Amino acid sequence: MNTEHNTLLEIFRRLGKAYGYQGWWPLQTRAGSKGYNGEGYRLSPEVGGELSDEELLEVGVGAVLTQNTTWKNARTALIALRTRGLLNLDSLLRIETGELAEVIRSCGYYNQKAQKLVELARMLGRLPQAGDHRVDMRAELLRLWGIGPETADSILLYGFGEPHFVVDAYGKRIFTRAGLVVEGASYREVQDFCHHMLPSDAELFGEYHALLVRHAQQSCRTVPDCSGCPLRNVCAFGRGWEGRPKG
DNA sequence: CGCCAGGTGGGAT
DNA sequence: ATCCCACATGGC
Repeated sequence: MNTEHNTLLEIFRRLGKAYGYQGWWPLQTRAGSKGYNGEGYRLSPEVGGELSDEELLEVGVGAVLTQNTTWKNARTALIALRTRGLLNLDSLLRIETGELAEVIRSCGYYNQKAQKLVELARMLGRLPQAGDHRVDMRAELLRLWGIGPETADSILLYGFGEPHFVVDAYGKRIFTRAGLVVEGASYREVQDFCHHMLPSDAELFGEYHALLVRHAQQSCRTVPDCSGCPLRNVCAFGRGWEGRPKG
């Protein structure tokens, strides 16, 4: 990593100061959790080591359900699955895909996502142990139909606790406006940049991604509201969009 | 009515 | 490689 004072760390500090601890990934099952998006949850090792197989599955299912959808809609579908006792490998592998689709209807793309959940469940079921690190888990995830780089990295980061920076539309938008990343940069380009500029720390990456989402929803929206933006002094957009660097 | 939301795969260029 | 599109509900 670049140990010099860097803007990426400065952005993390400012977002953290402005919004506070976000506490992803929210797990309904975690003791002390107030539920999805509650304040009580923290990733390991704070709350006790690796996630259980059940928790890992829940992270994976959540990551799929929230694809290009609000967490609110994904959460409704996740709760519907839990209520019906479907948040386990056996159930996901037994249920008819069409029936599964109906259960997760609220998160959109339900036909595709039902198939994606089955694919994920099959893969997890094939593993000797969920947390087996002998295999290249990222490659295994990317091999599945319906799991792309962001979903794979979300599962690796929030499920397995591995330091993979999760890049999404929000992160791209914020970093592009800040002038750190060129317009139209690929997933890999943005991720490589983050991996080079930040210490490789799963806790940091997890909280950073959550803060980016929060900031993008609150201030750095499609049409940005820069009033009171905590990044004003480090953002090219905030200093005047015309002055931003270009690729 | 329109646009957006914590993407991805498939097909065409 | 890169662009374009379908996939779909819920909120504003």
